[in-house]
Amino acid sequence: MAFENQYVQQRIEKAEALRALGIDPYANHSERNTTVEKFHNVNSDLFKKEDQRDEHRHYTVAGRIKLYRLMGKASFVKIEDESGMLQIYVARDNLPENFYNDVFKKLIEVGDIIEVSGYPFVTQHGELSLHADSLKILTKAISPLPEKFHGIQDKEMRYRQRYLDLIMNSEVRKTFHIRSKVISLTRRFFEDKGFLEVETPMMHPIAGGANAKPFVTHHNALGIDRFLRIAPELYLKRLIVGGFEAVFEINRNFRNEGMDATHNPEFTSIEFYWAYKTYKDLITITKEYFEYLFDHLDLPKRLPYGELEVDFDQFSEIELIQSLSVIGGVPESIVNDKEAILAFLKSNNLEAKATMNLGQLQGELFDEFVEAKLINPTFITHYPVEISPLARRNDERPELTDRFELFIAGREIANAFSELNDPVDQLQRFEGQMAAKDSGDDEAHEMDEDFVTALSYGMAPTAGQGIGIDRLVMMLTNQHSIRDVLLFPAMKPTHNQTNHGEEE
RNA sequence: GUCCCGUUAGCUCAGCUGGUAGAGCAUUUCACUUUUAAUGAAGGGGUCGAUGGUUCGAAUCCAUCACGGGACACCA
Repeated sequence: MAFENQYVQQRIEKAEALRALGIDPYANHSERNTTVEKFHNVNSDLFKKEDQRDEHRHYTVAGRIKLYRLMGKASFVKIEDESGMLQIYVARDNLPENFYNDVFKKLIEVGDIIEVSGYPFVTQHGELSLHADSLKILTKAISPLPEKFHGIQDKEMRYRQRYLDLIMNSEVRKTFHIRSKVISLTRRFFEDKGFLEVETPMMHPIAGGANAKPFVTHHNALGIDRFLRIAPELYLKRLIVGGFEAVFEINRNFRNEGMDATHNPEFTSIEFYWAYKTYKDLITITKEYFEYLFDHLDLPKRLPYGELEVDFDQFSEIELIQSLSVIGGVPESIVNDKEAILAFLKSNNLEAKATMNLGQLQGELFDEFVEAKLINPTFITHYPVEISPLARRNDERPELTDRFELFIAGREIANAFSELNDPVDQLQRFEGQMAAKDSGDDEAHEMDEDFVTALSYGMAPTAGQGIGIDRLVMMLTNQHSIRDVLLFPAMKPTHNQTNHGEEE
């Protein structure tokens, strides 16, 4: 790290000049007594008064200088704090002797964080502003901000230096406020329903609960490898065995796979498990959850998503097999006929392996012909058992499972089902996965004998659900890349960053 | 993984079929006491992502690499 850039050098010299004048360019406290938002709210009455100023009111605000307009013996600057932007009028004759010429004009600039005291007034152009009678630098910024009008356009810089993105782009701040609220509301919703928030291990001896490649780390004291968790599912079910009847966990999962607009190596989900309930109860609570989010987020029920509009008042529900013909336009006569589906896929120039079973082929039809058409929130229910290894079979139709996925704007948002709690069946399914692993499927589920042992003591009939928080926030904020809802998305190291990983 | 696009001043971007670097903002100096991306004048600032190659000459053409973006395939 070096500060050899000419602009940085100039600013360092200004910080030194401030010190030479007895001014600390990095003050250790502030006298701020109001925020910009409160200032605007409290003083909005001035617009209605004849004399649009009140010298008897006095406020101290603080923030970063975003704009700076100097006009001889007076200036306008705009400062911004987290709550908003405020214009400050700074006139030479209202400040201490020489301060305006020697300090304000020469040593304070855009990017610096300042504190200003004064009274409120409305300018000739009708902008409520602060008339400064004292001004103090709180923090000298030695790197210049990006260009004031276009801001920061370079996505790479926005992600690598998110703080600059946040400084320059209030829409980005808004997105992350919504994300924070979503997580907070999610927690409160489930707590209010009587769920217990729990924390289960992030470092697993066996990476289970999903089919995905894990990150591996090493525990020196024990001399063993540990896996960053790919899902909390198996631990949360152990807690149901233990007698907790409603648990949830909001936390990160880690998957050692590709990165793109909808995948980050670490992502946030909520998983919740509810004893003595079925997937039908989960559909009900999911609808309530969305109602709750929209009520508390102050968002309209009809939200744009790119070219689309999603109506969160229009939840619907349809069985997967039915959706193939009703929504996907696949001939109803073929949806339960393996050979006919194969022929249909081929006639649509889609790849289909003859080794695929009926359930997999139905899943293929769904992915190709239905998924993208599910714009308003849609529960797709009764997935074939072949593509639902952890879900309970339907009592009447054992080829199907008591499962649903929720789709919004053509994307999967949640996956839920009545849980498999037959320990013998679970053991057999794990053994099936081991066979798949032996024949080359490196994402097949690991055997977890301890989990089977847990089930053997009896897990009450339970329904469980996972919701991808990142994707949910994408929907709610009309963002189309997961990087835009993650404060610090995963990025490759740049050349000048030392990578302590193993050499290729 | 594959394909396409991008990388030029602190930032946002021009730079044509190769002739040796441009603008706006920012910065420096000057003027200006109600501006709204303030305005007017003058100046400084660049290993043109990296490394090779072609050429008398490369920001420009070619190759390789790095990083980023987008699309496709798999996973949430």
